[in-house]
Amino acid sequence: MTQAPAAVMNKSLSSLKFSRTRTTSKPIDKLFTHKTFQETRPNNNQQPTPKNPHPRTQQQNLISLIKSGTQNSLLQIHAHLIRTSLLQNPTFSLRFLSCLCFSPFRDLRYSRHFFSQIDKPSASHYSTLIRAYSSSDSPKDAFFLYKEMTQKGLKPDPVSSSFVLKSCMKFSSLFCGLQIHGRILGDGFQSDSLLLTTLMDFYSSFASRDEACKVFDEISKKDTVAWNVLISCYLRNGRTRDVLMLFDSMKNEGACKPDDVTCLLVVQACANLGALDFGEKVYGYIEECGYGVSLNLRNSLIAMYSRCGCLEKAYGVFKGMPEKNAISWSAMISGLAMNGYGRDAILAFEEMQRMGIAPDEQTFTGVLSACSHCGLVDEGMEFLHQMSKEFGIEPNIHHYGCIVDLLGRASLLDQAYQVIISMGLKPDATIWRTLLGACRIHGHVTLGERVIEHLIELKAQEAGDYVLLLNIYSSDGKWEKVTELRKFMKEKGIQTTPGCSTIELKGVVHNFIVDDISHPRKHEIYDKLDEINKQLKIAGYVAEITSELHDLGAEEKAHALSYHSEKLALAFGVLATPPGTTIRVTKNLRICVDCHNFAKFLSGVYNRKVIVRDRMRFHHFRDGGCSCNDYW
DNA sequence: ATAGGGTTAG
Repeated sequence: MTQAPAAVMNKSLSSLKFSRTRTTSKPIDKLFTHKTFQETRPNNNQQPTPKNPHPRTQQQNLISLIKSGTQNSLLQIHAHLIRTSLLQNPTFSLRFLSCLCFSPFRDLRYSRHFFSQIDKPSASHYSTLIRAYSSSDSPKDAFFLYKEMTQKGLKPDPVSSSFVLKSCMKFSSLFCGLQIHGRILGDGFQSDSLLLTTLMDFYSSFASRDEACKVFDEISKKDTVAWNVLISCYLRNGRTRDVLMLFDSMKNEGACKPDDVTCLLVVQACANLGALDFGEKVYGYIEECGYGVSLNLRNSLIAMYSRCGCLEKAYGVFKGMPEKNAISWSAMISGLAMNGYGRDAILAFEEMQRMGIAPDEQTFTGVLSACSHCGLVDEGMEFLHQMSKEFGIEPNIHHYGCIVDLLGRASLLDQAYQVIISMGLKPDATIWRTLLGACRIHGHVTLGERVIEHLIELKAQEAGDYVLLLNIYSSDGKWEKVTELRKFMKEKGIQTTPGCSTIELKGVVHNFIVDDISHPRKHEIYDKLDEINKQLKIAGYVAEITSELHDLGAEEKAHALSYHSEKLALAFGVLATPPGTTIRVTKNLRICVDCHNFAKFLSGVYNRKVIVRDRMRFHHFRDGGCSCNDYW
């Protein structure tokens, strides 16, 4: 937007003279007869002027003038409308209003000012202004206008209702949206499928999945977009598995053919689940339908493969793209980072710059996480400075989170604490938790306790945080503290999440918890695990007993560790898959050091690629080694 | 007399 007309309008409107316009001094009434009028025309004497334009022609000319209106000519027209009382003509005022609201130089304050001069604004006037406000930075005003018009007894059209709903999502007021839902029913729009689709999206953005589903059921003609909104609702609200089911039912029941957006959502669901097989199936469908040209879709495929630990395939998609944007590069960089290829991630970042693609916030999140996963402290700090100095991107909480992780892993705990204190942003629970994780790694009791205090202050302490503190105490041998904390947790009823490992075989997901005896092949699995343990010990594996949180003797500790869910899943993998195939295990929490070592030895002794995806990232094991700096 | 609507990537 250039010069805001509002600035002009703040002066008394009546003081506005046509002569204010620099470029023309012709009387406005004459100018209106020129269809091709442009205020910048230096001299329009050559233009033939009709002698006595018919009033009707004059009005038509005025309309086309408004249509092609520029900032200055609109000011003139406004003054003209006031003088001739045309402003109270519903047609003209509406034309003029929508021109003010949607022209490239729109100014909402000016529009509002103009609106206030209309004696009896119609529903259309309101709709126009509502629409303008809904995409502005004061969406709340859209809602107020909506209320105002309904109070005046004007009936909003379905389109404005839909815009107001969007506004409510913007300023996140469930309450306001509910009122609109009521109005929609009262206005008899309950069968407008586009409006209902917006309503679904509204409920979905407030995590009201049930309500969204109810609205979906009420849509008589459900088209693909309605399905997509439903799927996006399930995805947003964490019902990821159901997304896959919905995709299948769309495809099989044939009611609605999944389009590129559907595929995009489902690919994201697969990425969240780590459901590689399903993801590949969707990829096949994408190719079959020719959606593969979509940039969005390919970008999400890169992320999906990365998050399933298939870096080669992620790279394959990336390489095959004729056009790559910042998102493609960021996805690839993050993919490399989360799979332990930090150096390559940085190389990719450099290559991206050579290609002239400007990095953005999320690119730097990927780059910094690459540094933290590979322990590149100096590089990471350098990138942090570079991003604001050279790229003008101010670090956000995620960037600082990576830095805290980076310093914390490198045992620079006090420095990490200082970063949080002095970063100039309000620390969130996640960043404290990151530091707590670092305290756990380095057994830093006093700082760990301080961090818990911060979390409690934020009222954000979770069971996992206390478990980390338990870890910190036990690794330091502070058993009386461990007992005390356990008692405290019991009193407060703090439930810890049980560790769970899953392995997917032929599309079936097998779950394991510690000491699990629920699997139908439990005997074979335990036998196999004992055999593996023997073999690994020969190769030099020693149980890392600091991973055990109970005050036990060394031998008992080793025993307590030996049936962790990861190990059961790995043993089942060795048992149930042909030699040489890759074993993929997903763990809901962080893998412990001992299981990490176990997987590493297993990859060498049994000649298997092992990929463990835990809450933090991927651990790739191969030939008795790990692609990343070992545990961290 | 008249503009105008819903889903989507790192």
